[in-house]
Amino acid sequence: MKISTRLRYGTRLLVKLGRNYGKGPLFLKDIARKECISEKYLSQIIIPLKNSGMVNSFRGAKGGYMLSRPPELITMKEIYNILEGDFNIVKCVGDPKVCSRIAACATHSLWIKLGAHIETMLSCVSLNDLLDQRLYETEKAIIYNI
Amino acid sequence: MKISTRLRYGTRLLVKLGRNYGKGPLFLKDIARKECISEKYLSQIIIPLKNSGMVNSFRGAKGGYMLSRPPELITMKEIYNILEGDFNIVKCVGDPKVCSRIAACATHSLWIKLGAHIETMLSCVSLNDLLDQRLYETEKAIIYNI
DNA sequence: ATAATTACTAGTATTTCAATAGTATTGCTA
DNA sequence: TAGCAATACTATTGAAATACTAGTAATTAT
Repeated sequence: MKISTRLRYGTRLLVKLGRNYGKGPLFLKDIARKECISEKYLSQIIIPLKNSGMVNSFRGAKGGYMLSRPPELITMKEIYNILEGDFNIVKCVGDPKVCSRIAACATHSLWIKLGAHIETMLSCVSLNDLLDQRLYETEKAIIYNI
Repeated sequence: MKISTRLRYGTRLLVKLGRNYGKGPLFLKDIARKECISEKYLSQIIIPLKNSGMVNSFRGAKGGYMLSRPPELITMKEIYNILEGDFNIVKCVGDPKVCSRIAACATHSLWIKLGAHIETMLSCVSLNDLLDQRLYETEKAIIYNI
């Protein structure tokens, strides 16, 4: 289980926008240069972020991108949903047709639970938690039933 | 984030062995047929399980495979470690050399924590929990600090 | 001996991911 | 209004990982 560069790059991009929140839009070119990420690649990654409404864009000269709302109102779960999709870590969870053995499958519910687990964890982390880099020091407690 | 067929098939294989624990070895051929998985592919997957000591093998006619210890002493974390590797969901966690920006990276600690999270969850699930398919009904509570 | 099983090595096919390339569109500014 | 600088869109390529197949060797009960 690895997370994609798409999500990693996208998150770093949003951190940049988050740190500039309230100060106007940033050029993708500048973000790409500072983060050492291909601008072309970033320009693909930001499209779904824009389409979801999380990011506003301005075209033309003096254009750029900015968050549409404060970073404390953006969760990692949302970002994950936009860039990685749902939390079905196996295909048969989202689409029962791919497997005819689900009812008899002893492992099926485990994968459902693990996906839900990841989802819960990420929904407790906001973009703001990343900005101030105090994630290590926070003491949010989460209780799960597995 | 998806889990590999390797882990999925391997887990189903171990469930079969777990249900037969104490009753002698099973042939891979039979498991493959009942689970509708390529025997050749399964024979590759079982090698690391055997090498780790989790599974005992018997060669020749009337050979087969069996668990080396009761299924309640085998955790999903262990199985994951054998079939998927460690819980570094990004490369830079396991190998800091791949990225020179770790100190400045706002997202790095998030990925570390998410990996640790998955690890904790899976270490609370035993193979036995899968066998009796009562996973949904269990009420184990886990407390995390994120 | 023979048949049935695991053990090992190599190779291929498919899919996914990451990145590149090029063009079109938009809008500020001089 | 010309020109430049930015985003928007579409297509394609390259590389790597994953999933699977093939064939042969070694082992052991009967």
